[in-house]
Amino acid sequence: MVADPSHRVPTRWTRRKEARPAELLSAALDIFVEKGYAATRLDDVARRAGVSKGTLYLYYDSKESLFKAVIRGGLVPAIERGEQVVADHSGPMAELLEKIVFGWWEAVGNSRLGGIPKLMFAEAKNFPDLAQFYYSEVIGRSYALVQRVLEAGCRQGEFAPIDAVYGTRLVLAPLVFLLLWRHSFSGCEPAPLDPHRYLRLHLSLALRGLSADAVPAAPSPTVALRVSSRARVRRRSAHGITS
Amino acid sequence: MVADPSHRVPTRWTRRKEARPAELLSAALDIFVEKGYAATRLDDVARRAGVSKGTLYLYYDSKESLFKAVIRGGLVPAIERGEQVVADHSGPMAELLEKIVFGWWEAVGNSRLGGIPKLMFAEAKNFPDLAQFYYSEVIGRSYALVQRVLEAGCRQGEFAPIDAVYGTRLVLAPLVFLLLWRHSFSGCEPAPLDPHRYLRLHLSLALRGLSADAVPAAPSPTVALRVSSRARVRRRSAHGITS
DNA sequence: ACAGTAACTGACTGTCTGGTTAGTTACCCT
DNA sequence: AGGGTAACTAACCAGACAGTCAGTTACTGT
Repeated sequence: MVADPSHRVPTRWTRRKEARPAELLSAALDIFVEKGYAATRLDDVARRAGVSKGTLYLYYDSKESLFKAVIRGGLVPAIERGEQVVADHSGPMAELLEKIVFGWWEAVGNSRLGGIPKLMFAEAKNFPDLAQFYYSEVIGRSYALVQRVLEAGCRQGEFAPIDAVYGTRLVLAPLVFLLLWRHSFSGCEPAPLDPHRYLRLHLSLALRGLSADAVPAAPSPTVALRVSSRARVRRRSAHGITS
Repeated sequence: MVADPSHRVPTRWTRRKEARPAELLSAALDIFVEKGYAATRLDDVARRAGVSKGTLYLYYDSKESLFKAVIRGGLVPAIERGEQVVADHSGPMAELLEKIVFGWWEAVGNSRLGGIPKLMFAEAKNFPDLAQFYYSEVIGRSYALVQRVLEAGCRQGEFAPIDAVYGTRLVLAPLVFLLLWRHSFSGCEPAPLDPHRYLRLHLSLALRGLSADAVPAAPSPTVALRVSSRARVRRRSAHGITS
């Protein structure tokens, strides 16, 4: 009920050697994100892709190789685009940092891929091979990317001297947290977290913390907000996902 | 081989109605933290406690009720102690914040309990009842606790005016992240993360971001470090952690 | 000393799922 | 048009695990 053999109705199934891998990856991403790695049943993945489990095994050796293919086809390219952004940038590092954060949000955080990090944190200890793979393919590269930005900022006097390794983790921790939150407890809280507001406040606090020179007292959002009401943000903002 | 029936060797087992619940909880905490909720086998919990699975069911109705008992007996009391610390405090809010962070680290982060949050993030979506329970018993109370501190700081002019709800999340995100990291990828990275160093940097950056008045340029570690090994950590005034 | 009882055991059930494979069927090629 | 083959299916293992319960055994009270 997903596959579309383009008007080839009367037959029981259709040969589609080319299209299957991508369809399987897409289905796998959905189910992995929804259920987690261990709890994902390959039967469900196959069914969502409109094939039988046997077919899945025609294209991927095992659950693990299927999962790795999902990472390679989804997160890794996103990181490569991020690396390109850093390479192409000229101007203040604070600006680059904003570009990275919001770009990440559009490409990863707010997409289906955003569920992967939670999954990895959840299962890393039970599947050390996957953890190692993910660490070298995704985490390591992401950290290196941001770390270079911080170091450049320090070097050219824009940021105060700081431990770049730990600083990188502290800059990224709230991003990771946002992802984890949205894929775990977001349904439990009465007023949903507004990601843009959260990210803006994080950037303004962090840049104030990092900056070399003293800055105006109040943490100033980078963009003018229409709402200043402090606690209990009531504004429901019925926008679900896309901004 | 764990239970110690105190010199009652010759017999196959001993009645110990009083001691069992606590022993089971302790064993359950170990296994839950090690494997996660879904992957925990009650047989393993029972074996670690030195009893059979049937005995476990004598004391706890189900896997879920066992887990809830672990939370109630471990995290909830820790939060209550935190609430006491806040109630008893007098002095600057920055100081109270430090007290909370490092106290949390000793009581939760660096103890066996530190594995629970990762587990909850991991399984929240698959076990909505547990998530709701955890949200109201643990997360909600923790947030409220820190939020009150931020609000007090703002009210008395120590902190710049800020959205306390989002600020609370941003202050706590790196703590949660630290916990998740240590229970997931910590084994993957070559140089292990030093928690104290990490927490100190977080506090100094965050307090600089929050403070009402401009502060000296470099983020200053609260305590003198013996090593500045990494990139040029600028360190100035070494004022003590607690007053 | 011994009967009553409550703590405890361990084998059993039903269900679930990763992975396998024998068999079926759509498509291609001549 | 019909044989060959590769894509696909479906039924099938084997192992695992939450929860149950009939039976066993340590302790207690008299």
